[in-house]
Amino acid sequence: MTRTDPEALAFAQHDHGACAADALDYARGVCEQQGLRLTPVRERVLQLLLESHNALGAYDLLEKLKADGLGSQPPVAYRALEFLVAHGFAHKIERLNAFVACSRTHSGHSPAFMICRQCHQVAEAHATLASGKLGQAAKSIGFKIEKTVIEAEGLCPACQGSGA
Amino acid sequence: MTRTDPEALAFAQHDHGACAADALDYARGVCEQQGLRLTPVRERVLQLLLESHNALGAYDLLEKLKADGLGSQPPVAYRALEFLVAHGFAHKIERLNAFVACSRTHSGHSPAFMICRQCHQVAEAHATLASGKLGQAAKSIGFKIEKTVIEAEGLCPACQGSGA
DNA sequence: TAATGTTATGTTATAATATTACATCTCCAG
DNA sequence: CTGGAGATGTAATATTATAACATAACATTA
Ligand SMILES: [Zn+2]
Ligand SMILES: [Zn+2]
Ligand SMILES: [Zn+2]
Ligand SMILES: [Zn+2]
Repeated sequence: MTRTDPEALAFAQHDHGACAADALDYARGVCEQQGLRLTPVRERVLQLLLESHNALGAYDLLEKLKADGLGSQPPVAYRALEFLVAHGFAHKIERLNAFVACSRTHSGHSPAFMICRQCHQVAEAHATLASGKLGQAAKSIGFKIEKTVIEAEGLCPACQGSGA
Repeated sequence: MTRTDPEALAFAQHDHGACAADALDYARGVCEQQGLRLTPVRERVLQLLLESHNALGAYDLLEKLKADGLGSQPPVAYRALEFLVAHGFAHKIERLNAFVACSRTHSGHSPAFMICRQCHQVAEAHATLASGKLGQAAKSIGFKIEKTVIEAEGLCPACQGSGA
C-alpha cells in the first residue's frame, strides 16, 4: 500500500520484484477499501502485466491465462483489462494496442508514457496536459478535455548506448 | 500553397470548401517540389479525408475507393495512407485507429489532436511536447523522444452547448 | 525503340485486435 | 433457501492490419 512514486521507473535500475509486489499489494488494498472484486482472473492479469515493464497485448495475456486454466477466449482477457484500466491499475498504450500495469499510486491521474522502440519497455510519467500547450489551446477554443493519450516513442537511455 | 494555420480549425466556423481545396493544392505543390508522386489513389484518399474534419478508418476509405473503381483490397488503402502519413499530409489518430488530413503547412511538425466524443470531429493543434512536463522528464532520465502521440478526447464547444 | 530497374497497384490470403451475444456460475441480500 | 447482480465461459463474428506475390506504370539509358 505504501509505494514510492518515481518518474520513469522502468528505465531506472530498481528491485523489480519489490516493484511488482508493492503494486499488487497496493491494488489489493484499494480493492478492499473500495469494495472492488479483485477476482482470480483480474489478479492474475495484473500479475502478468507486473512481471515486466513491457506492454502486453490481450492475446499475449490470454495465452498465459489459458496455460493457467483460466479461460481461453478473448473476452476473458478483455474484461479483466477493462476492470484494471477502469480502476487505474493498468493503462492501455494506444500506440501499441497493448497494456501495462500502472506504476503509480494516485488514482485519477492522467498518465504519459515513454515507449522504447528497441527494448519495448514502457515507462510511465505523470502528465499535466491541461497546463501545457494543448491545454491552453483547448481552453482558448472551449474544448473540454475529458481524457488524454500522451505517448512518446523513442530510445531509452540503455538502448541509446548499445548502438541504436 | 499559401495556407493559414489556425489552431483547432475544425471547431471554428470556416469555409471548408476552401479549407479542403487549399490543403489539396498545398499537397500537390509539396509533391511537385519534392518529386513525390501524388498518384490517383493517393490523391483520392487525401480528397476523401479532406471532405470533413472527421477521422476515417481504412475500411471506410476503401469502400469509397471501390466506388470510384480504384482498388478494393485493404492494402490499397493502407498504402495510400502510409504515403500520406509519411509525408505529413495525413495523421493517424491512434485512439480511433483512423486517419485525418493534416490541416497545417509545416512539414516535420508534431501534431496534437482534440477529438470530440460526440460529433467525432478532430481538430489539430501544434504541440511542443519536448517543452512540457513529459519532455522534461524525458530529458532528465535521458529518454530520446522521436515521435509523439498526443490526443485529447472530450467535448467540442458546439457539443457542450447541445445538452451533452 | 528496347531493355532494364524501380515504384506503385492489384489481389489473395491471413494475422492481429476487439466485440456481441448468450449460457452458466458464484456470491450475497433478503 | 432463493432471487438478483456481477463475474465467467464460450462461440461466433466484427474490425483493423499485414504478408506475399503477380502485374502494371514509369523512368533511365543502351
Ligand atoms: Zn519495476
Ligand atoms: Zn530501451
Ligand atoms: Zn475545414
Ligand atoms: Zn463536437
